Amino acid sequence: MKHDSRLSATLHALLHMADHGKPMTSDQLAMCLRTNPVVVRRTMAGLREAGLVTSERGHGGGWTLARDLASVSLRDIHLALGEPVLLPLSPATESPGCLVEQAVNHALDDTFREAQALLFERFGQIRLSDLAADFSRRMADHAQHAKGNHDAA
Amino acid sequence: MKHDSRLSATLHALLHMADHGKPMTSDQLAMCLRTNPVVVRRTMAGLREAGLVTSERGHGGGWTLARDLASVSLRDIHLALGEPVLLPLSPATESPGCLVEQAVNHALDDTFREAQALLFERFGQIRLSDLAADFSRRMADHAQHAKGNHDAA
DNA sequence: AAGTCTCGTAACTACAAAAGTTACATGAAA
DNA sequence: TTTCATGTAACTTTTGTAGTTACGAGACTT
Repeated sequence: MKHDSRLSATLHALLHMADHGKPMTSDQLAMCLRTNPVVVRRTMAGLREAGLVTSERGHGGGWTLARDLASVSLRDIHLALGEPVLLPLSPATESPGCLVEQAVNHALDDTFREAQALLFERFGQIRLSDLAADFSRRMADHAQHAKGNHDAA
Repeated sequence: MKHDSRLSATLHALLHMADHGKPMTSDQLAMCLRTNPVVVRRTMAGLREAGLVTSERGHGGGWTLARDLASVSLRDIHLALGEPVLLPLSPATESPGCLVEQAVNHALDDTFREAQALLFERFGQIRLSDLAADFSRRMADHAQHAKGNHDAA
């Protein structure tokens, strides 16, 4: 199956928005994400409906984060995106009459339910503020290394 | 396509083969799986290369399970199928320069690695013999209920 | 009021992967 | 030699993400 980068792209966009201070236009976000402004609007539409961001038209308009970074988990975003398929390996028949197939489905369903529960739990634990903090650490490291290199040279 | 039912279909096919005693043709398997014989051959090709099944042409030919049910795990089959994508949610960029994107990728990579490890572990634990045993239980239950209904009527 | 900016959306294309289908070659058994 | 069954190539169908073009609808600026 082809890959789905909407969750990753959305997180990327939201963190940039949080850092920006004022509304970011779809064009600006599209530059950050190396994609198309229409794709940004399309993806953000779900987040707006979920109340995670607001959008304003006209001069000075764009996208603004509507909630505190600490109050939004990856689970919230996954939901707002319409719960894209996490596990594409699904049974051929949902409710088969064949007892062999029932046994197969039962084993796979159990496993996938467990994996999905794990993913949901992790998504629920990770908040945007965690990602922002990790970003800040990376920034500090980056600055440190740049300084070190500069001193050495 | 949204779903990938190859693992489920293959398990279904292998269990029928185990029960059948003699080689099963692609047509017979296609009937069981409600699909096309060419799809069966295509899917089984990987299992043959992995040594899990053998195929014979001509009269009395077909597909035969090459190994003991207890010696084959779902992990073996998943591998033989060419390791289809388990988790389609992937980062937009593999090795991004943007530190925000790095932080995002790090969080998601960790989570998906964990989920994938869980799936691999479960797949490794489940053997064809387990599914066959579950099938037998279902058969017994089924016969019991049929008998009960018959007695009641 | 005119002009410009920006979102909102429809419609279309591009691309990828699974699955279905047709056609035919290859080899084995009756 | 006929029939059966796999092996495979080639094409179509289906479904979903993503990219693109085009244009309408507000909102701010001058």
